[in-house]
Amino acid sequence: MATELPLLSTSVLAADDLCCAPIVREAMSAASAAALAAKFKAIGDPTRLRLLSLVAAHEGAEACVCDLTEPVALSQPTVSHHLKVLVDAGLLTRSKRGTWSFYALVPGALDDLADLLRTPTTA
Amino acid sequence: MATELPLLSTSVLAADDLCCAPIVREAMSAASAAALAAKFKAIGDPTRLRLLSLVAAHEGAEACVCDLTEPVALSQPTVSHHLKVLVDAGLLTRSKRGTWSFYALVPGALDDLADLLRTPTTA
DNA sequence: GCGTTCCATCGACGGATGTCAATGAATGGG
DNA sequence: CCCATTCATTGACATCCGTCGATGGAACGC
Repeated sequence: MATELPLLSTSVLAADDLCCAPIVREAMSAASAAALAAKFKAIGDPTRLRLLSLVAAHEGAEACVCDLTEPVALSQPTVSHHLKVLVDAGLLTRSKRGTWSFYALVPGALDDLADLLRTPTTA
Repeated sequence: MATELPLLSTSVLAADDLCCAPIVREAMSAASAAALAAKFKAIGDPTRLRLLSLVAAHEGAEACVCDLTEPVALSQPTVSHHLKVLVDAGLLTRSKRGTWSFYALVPGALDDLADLLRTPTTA
């Protein structure tokens, strides 16, 4: 066990380990826990949570690095780093257009996470 | 700004900062981002995610430390440490009965987090 | 071509974090 | 009264992580 998972690939959520295993239903396997925790860890940082929010709330539901640096009051390399983490976690997409890199939410990614958090039999 | 928040109190979710601010709706404030990120960071660890799941799936929806040490294959102090993190994050409750400490899910805590993750206008 | 803007990567540094062994407090049984 | 069980806390250690400055590449305008 403890097999290597494609933690950072976007196909993780499509894998059977994560698609249908609400946390509260039954004990998670170590593998699925690692995959899920990687995503929660990505949004477990104030800056990244804010970046996610800024991107989503931005006009056109996308934003470039230069739009985000000033709101979070951090250096450009730091913002780029956080955005990369979010992309690697499968929560953001990056598309280069000209000199700019535009980041946008991966449709459904956050909703998938939300579904896993929800308790089935609303206690 | 950067005012001190009661990050670890259970009343955080009842505060106006967190009760009605889906991440994707508008840009989060630094304060609410910090409060929310603290909770996600708590479940951003494979072991803690697993503990959460084990507690929830356990009979009676509660479990003591001795029930959890063996499944996660970690030392008792480490398990106690992780459980404390989850309690401090407002996700678990601890109730001592005799020699044992029983941990249980805080009702609605995970659902509240799920609601904040969900995108309002399901893109 | 040249300078400018935008951005990713690198290297480094300090602080946070996960883990353990050891210790001690509290409870309950013999 | 003493011992076993359960658990939290402490101290220590290695590693991870967030942040920055510096660097370099890529695209655009003049």
